Amino acid sequence: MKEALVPVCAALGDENRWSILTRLGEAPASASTLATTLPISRQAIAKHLEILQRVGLVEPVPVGREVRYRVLGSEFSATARRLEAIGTAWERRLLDIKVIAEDL
Amino acid sequence: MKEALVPVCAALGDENRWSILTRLGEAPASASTLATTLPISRQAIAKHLEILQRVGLVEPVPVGREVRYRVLGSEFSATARRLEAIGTAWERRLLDIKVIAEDL
DNA sequence: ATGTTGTGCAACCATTAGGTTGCACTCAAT
DNA sequence: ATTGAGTGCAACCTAATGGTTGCACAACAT
Repeated sequence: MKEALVPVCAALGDENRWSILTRLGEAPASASTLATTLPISRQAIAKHLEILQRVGLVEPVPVGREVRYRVLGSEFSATARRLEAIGTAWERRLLDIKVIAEDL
Repeated sequence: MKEALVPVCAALGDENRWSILTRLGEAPASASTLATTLPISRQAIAKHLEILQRVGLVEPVPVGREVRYRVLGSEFSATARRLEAIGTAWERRLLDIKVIAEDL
């Protein structure tokens, strides 16, 4: 949960990873399964999954000998809240500056 | 406002850009001004500003012959809301699957 | 008129990121 | 016992990214 914000954003900055996340959002799946539909290789997908896992957006769920992954929506919400907080803070600060400037 | 989500996330996936954004969140500033404090060159900063501008996170504010940039908090909020919506949607979907699985 | 400050453009360099192929290993099923 | 599916690891390639320096030009100040 104490995931650094920047790496999470970086992980979300790739189209293929969004394809993977979207698929996982429908239902948990393994790298091999994903590879049957997505236009990139199984190994490429595995790398993406590793990245997504490291930033906490995804979680491995061992099922027998295969490793499925499920998306962690909670981490999305957490990231969203942080962005929201930062955005509104800056917005407010810049408004304050405007007010001060007009007072001069 | 109709900014693509993925490029915005990609833009937010770099530490130096966050340094810039943080500085701009305190007060609008030009590339040259930023360069006096940040550890990278003016040109590097200019490139980052161009990226941030293209995804709508930042806006140029011409002041005389210099070009200051202000951060657009609203775009942060917009991005945050989108992530939130997606995250909760997936969360809910996976819960449904769990319920169905348990029913079997 | 001249120097200085802020920008913009271009070439160039090094590193990383995304992708691929190939091989080895394990576990299930026939 | 052997085949096949699912995984992991490693080497390798290419393109994009982040950074730099150098130069040219406009605008303000001296």
